[in-house]
Amino acid sequence: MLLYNSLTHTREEFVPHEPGVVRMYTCGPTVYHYAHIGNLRSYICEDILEKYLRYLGYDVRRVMNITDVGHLSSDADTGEDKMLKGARREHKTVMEIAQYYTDAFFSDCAKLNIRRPDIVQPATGCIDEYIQLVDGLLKKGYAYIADGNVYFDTAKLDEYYVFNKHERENLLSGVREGVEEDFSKHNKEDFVLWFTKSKFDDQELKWDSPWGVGYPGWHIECSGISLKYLGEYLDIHCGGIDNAFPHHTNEIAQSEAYIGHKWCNYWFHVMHLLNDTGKMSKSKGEFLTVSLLEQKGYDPIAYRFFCLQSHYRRPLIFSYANLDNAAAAYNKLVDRIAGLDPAMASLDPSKGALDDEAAAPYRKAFRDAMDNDVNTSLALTAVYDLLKSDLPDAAKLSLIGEFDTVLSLNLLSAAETQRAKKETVPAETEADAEILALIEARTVAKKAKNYAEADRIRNQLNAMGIALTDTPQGVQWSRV
RNA sequence: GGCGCCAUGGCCAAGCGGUAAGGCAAGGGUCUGCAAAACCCUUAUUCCCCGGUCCGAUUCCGGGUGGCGCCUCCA
Repeated sequence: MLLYNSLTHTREEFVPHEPGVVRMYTCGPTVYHYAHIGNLRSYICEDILEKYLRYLGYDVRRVMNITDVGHLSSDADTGEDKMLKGARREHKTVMEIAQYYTDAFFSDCAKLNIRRPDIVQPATGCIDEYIQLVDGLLKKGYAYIADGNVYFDTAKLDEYYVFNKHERENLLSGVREGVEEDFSKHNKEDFVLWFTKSKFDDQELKWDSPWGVGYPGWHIECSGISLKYLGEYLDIHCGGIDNAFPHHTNEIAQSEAYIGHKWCNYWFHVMHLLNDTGKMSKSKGEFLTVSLLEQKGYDPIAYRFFCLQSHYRRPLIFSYANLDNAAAAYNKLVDRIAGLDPAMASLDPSKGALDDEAAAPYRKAFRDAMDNDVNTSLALTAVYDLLKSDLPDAAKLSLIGEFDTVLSLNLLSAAETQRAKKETVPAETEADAEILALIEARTVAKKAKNYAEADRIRNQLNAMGIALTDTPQGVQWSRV
């Protein structure tokens, strides 16, 4: 398959280091608050990539870190630790906050059908690994100690700016508010590997190290965790595009300096979700969470569908109008699937329901779309084309089920629910007897062309939570 | 200031040199007392602008314009 690689700025044929195995690393969340749906867009796109690789038969080993320490809101010994800030806000300990928001994160992921990575590692669990890394970098001459902190020496690298062609003199310090320059650094682009000196005396989490009591810099955790679980050869590293610089750039610098060779071949960066203020963030505009969408009556999967309609390398503009559009499209799609012959729905696809030869063109369309740099928009079109085809319903259902192992839109189960809703004949109860009597009364009124009365009864039933549908076979009713 | 990404109908969006997919919405129709649902039909001579290459460019090149991102919190 072709994958766009941020390192080369081109689409390349994906070839893992070890045939049949994909080692994949994802920068996980900083668990100081809820994730917003922009954060989750990245994880949805990465989830699709992972599942498609599995669909192709790869043994995917995916690792994600959980940042529960040392993520300062700015560099250079200024700013605050986000975790500590969150803890103070909620009068809890840092570890309580971390646990709470880690759980919340995976709960949101579950609602969006994002598979939990094989290994999820909180950053605080690998301090020894970071120390070993920093120690190795010092011994190899890639790091230095200044004013109590250990820094990575970017001047030792042949190439530091691997993603973009930055020139040192053109980079501005302190572009962002609240960021002050750290004059202990030898070079402007050097970064901290280990802190022992911090302006915050109330730093809660500290560990002993050869350089004094302190805590790790914010880039070292991803290198440490990735190297620990996935070894020296990584195939795909994922993350939001904003992480390319400096986070991923620094990861590459420290990892490759430490292991002494090329580390990761493919860098998969997801573009941002935008709203009317630009990039979605926790501090600007409405703080959109999965729970908020649910409160507003949206199925989280409709949001997943919304993301899949677009391409991961395109900025996506969020608005409620656009989400409504996606939700309507998703519901219509599910209804169409629910309309397929229900007698065939229960057929086991493995028992000859699928004619492989007839299915081949549709399967090819789906794969071609996904092979083309994970073009989910086209993959969705492949589903629509399949639905329009003259394949037997059983084959359609079987293929949709197959595609949905990647798309994860609950296509089959949601359709089944829809179908069940329409077909369930409620058991007779006293309440039902009353309803049936009203329906009968309306039918009588209709026959007498007394439409005012018929509509009055329909409204009455609506108020009771009963929806009526006139069909050529008679009146159907269901609970709303 | 530097670097990078992007620009297609009302909205989302495909398109990777051969003459504009698909979805949503909208309009019309069939059906219906009216609804709802379903089905059928319609909706970009044109792809931000200006040059260039080519028999031919939405697709390649150059230059603009606009949007977004990064330049030590961010997915």
